[in-house]
Amino acid sequence: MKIGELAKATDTKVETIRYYEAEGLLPQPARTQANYRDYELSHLERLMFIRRSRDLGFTLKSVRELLTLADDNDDPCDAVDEVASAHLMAVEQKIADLTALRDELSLMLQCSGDGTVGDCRIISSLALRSLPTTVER
Amino acid sequence: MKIGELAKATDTKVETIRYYEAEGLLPQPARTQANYRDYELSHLERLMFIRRSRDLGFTLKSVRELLTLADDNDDPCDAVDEVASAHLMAVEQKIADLTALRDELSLMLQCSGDGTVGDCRIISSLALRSLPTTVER
DNA sequence: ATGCACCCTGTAGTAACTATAGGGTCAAGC
DNA sequence: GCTTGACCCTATAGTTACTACAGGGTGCAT
Repeated sequence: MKIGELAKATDTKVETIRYYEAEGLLPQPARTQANYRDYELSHLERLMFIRRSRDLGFTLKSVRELLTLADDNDDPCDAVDEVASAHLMAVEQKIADLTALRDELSLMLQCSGDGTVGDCRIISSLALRSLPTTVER
Repeated sequence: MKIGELAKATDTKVETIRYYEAEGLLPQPARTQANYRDYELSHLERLMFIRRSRDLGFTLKSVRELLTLADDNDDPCDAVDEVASAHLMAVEQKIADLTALRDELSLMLQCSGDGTVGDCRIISSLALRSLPTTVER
């Protein structure tokens, strides 16, 4: 299997695959006479694992950990659980942060009038460290 | 006002301030005889604007736009509104994405048993492109 | 034999900082 | 008068996870 085919099969860019190889996430495949990379099924599986983990927002560092853990088939599952839980918690934190941010932004936008920048509420909101809590006047 | 004081006043690292200057976001201040940066109140205000915008998740590119718009006091506020609305929409999209992701992650974690990696559900979830929708067996 | 799609390596660019190296300045204390 | 420590300076490289060239080789079809 050539790199282009692998790329298509996993919805990954060719450059990204080479990047994963350089980073040691994907083992070096055999080469054809023309020095083309020649992938096996195992590469496909491993790349799918990587892509799925990335889609779920795991960092490459975490993916590396998960791959190492996955390779050691007899280890207890706890370590895997830990990586995944930590990530879940981080995602939940990010959602909370973004939600707070969204509320602030929409509050800021509510106040927006139809005047000029001179008395634009958005600009003045940004200039201050605290937002107007209500629309005055 | 020296750079360290400005940094403290705005809760910004010294290096970041120099970075903003290099990027043209913060105008070059006067220099003392010792070649130290010497800031005015206007710098403090501008930096606060930048930091607040960054805290709200605006990219530096957007901050640049907002600053340009804010400087042109007579322009209509519409352009500002547009930048802010676009950002709000992006934030909302990100929240939606992360929420979907969180659901998938917590589903994955629910299935986690107490076995070894060999039959770890998290690992197998990651290996497949689709998740088990229910805990079988 | 020529065009085109594909493959190769190596390097630089992206966003928004952060960190480090290697050096200068200033005020206080001995 | 000299040293110590906190601060300042510039310039460069590192971070994350790719992406985009540049410059060249390969394989197949017409």
